[in-house]
Amino acid sequence: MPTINFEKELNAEQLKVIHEGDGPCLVLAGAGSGKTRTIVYRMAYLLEKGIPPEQILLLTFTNKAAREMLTRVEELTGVNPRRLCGGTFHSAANRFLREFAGLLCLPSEASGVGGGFARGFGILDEEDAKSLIKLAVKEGGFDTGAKKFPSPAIIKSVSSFALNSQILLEDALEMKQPAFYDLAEDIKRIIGIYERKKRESNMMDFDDLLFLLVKLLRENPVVRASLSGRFAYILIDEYQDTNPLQAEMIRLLSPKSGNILVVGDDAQSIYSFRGAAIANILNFPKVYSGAKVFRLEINYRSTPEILNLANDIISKNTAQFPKNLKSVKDSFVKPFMHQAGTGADEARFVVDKIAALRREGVPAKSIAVLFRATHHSQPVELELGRRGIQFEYRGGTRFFERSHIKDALAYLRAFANPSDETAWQRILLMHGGIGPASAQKIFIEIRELQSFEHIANHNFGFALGEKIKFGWNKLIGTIKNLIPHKEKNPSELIRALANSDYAVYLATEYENSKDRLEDIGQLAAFAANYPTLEDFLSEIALYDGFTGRGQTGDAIVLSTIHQAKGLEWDTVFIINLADMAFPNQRALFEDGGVEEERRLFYVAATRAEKKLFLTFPLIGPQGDYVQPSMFLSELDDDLLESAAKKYQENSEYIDEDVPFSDTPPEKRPQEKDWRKRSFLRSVDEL
DNA sequence: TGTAGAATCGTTTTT
DNA sequence: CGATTCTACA
Repeated sequence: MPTINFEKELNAEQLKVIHEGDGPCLVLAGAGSGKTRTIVYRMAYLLEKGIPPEQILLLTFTNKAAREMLTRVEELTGVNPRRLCGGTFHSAANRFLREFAGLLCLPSEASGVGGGFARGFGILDEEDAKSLIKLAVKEGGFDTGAKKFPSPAIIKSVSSFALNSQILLEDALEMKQPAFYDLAEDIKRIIGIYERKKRESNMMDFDDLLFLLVKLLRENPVVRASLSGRFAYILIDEYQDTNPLQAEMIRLLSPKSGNILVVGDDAQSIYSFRGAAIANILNFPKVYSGAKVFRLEINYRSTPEILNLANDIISKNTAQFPKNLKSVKDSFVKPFMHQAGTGADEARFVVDKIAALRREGVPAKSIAVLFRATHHSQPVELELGRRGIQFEYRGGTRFFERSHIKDALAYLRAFANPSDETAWQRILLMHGGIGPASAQKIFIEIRELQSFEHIANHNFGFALGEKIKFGWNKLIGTIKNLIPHKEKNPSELIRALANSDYAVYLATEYENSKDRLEDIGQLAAFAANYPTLEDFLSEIALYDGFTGRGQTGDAIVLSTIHQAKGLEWDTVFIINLADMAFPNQRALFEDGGVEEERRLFYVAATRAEKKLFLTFPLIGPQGDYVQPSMFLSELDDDLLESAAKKYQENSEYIDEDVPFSDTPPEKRPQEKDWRKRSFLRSVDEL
């Protein structure tokens, strides 16, 4: 094992955490203060001291972050990262439940399905969960048409919020959806049906992973002793974004030794919509008595100019730990603010600057464009595409959530578990002639059969109409093609599907079917790493790192601010800093909403190392005039540079950018036009 | 009654 | 684009 020179690699603040990090510890780490580095070196330190890797648990916000950290630990110590336990709360819970889910004691209901979950349970993603709730609403026979009735999406998000925040559904409704407060009883009944359906299908959703583990830890002392005895040290990253349910999970898992070290920055808490509670980090010293508090306040990332602006942004918030971030970098330039005409003008400014930076030799991958909501990137995407500049988009539909990938996975899921209702629903509906009503009838019969050979030869207890029969026979044809491959590697099953009627279906359904088929090829290649269907399916439900095509490694990054958390770039553009867009209009109605939006702005600004651009349009997408973001007007003007200021200071200065478009707002191309253009562009690309 | 196809709508952030 | 709603047809 190589010896590490901790004194040389770390500063005094960080070193203190490394040496004194036993027992409960709270590390308040400002943006860019080497938080990841500290965790990595702390783990290396523990391993050097002789702690077996199996006894260290690392919990992070994304699986990608965990992998990166474990890789760095490996580079430092030579310890195989597979021996360390690391991942998100959800993936850790998943791992533990694979061992113990059978011991759950769940109430047995009318259906007679009681007890626990079988070990090979599947995982529903958000969309699956919503469609299952949709079926539950139907089954419950609610009067959804007469008056306003909550959509499956609303039912899911409210109940999820209640569970993650550990509050009553009624309270969650009052906070999030007061219009449906009166329907609390109906919603509870729907959730009840949904719970039953999940158990009948042996499926868990994301929330179940956390909640059922917590339930098991609370109720079963043997399981709790086994799991909490397993780890001598627990380290948690991004603690400011944990929610009460996760906090409870940690409390129940925490080892007797009390060695639990959490790292976070209350100024970067941006997930309250998911139940994240700053109270977790604020109350840590109370929950874990004798907790030591450390502070990391030296910022290694940004220039003083950027940091001054960031500090000014966050100083407008009241609910926070006082902090004093110091920059150690040399002075450079002030952040630049740019006012544009339309979104297209704004995009042109951004792309002009990007092109100039590229000419100066700045690598593409050290430039990022950040925005509040996914669709805000449209104009910049268009402009980059027009100029032939490569970019990598973060935050669109995830690979595993693309509809054709989900189609393929539905077949795999049905093979892995013939009573998987959402999977069958999906498979049945993509066959012409079969609609929601017949799909349900068919599913009720075939769910009992449990074997694909039986399903393929099944005679229905009711008459199939001509059209339905046609669709069903097609489906049977596909399944028969797949049966010979089902015992093999999941990759083969996917390839077989790509060579079946499904390819014909894709071709008739989508213009870009070739590309979608290629995606399925990618999926097959990816699946080759997994020996069994079950391994493969459970892993990908929680996997976040795989985006399929378009990973060039050297491209401009377009990303939502949420997805940019923890990352850094030489140059950062924060676009669309306009009223109603950022801060997001809807966030303003929530308690503490403005402060959370401001933290989001803070996170965005602190991603930049050397150059930071803040841009906004004056003309909205409908051709209406929009105000700049309140976050811009509240800033100390001295901290910013702008074209207008440069002009004032130096009359020689010529602004090469056109701040206003010369087309009057009324004559602007209508929204529909640019939608079409964006569609054409994406077809061109393929 | 159930389905297909057309028209219309909208979009915060995510494990 | 995707999700949802409306409309015409079997």
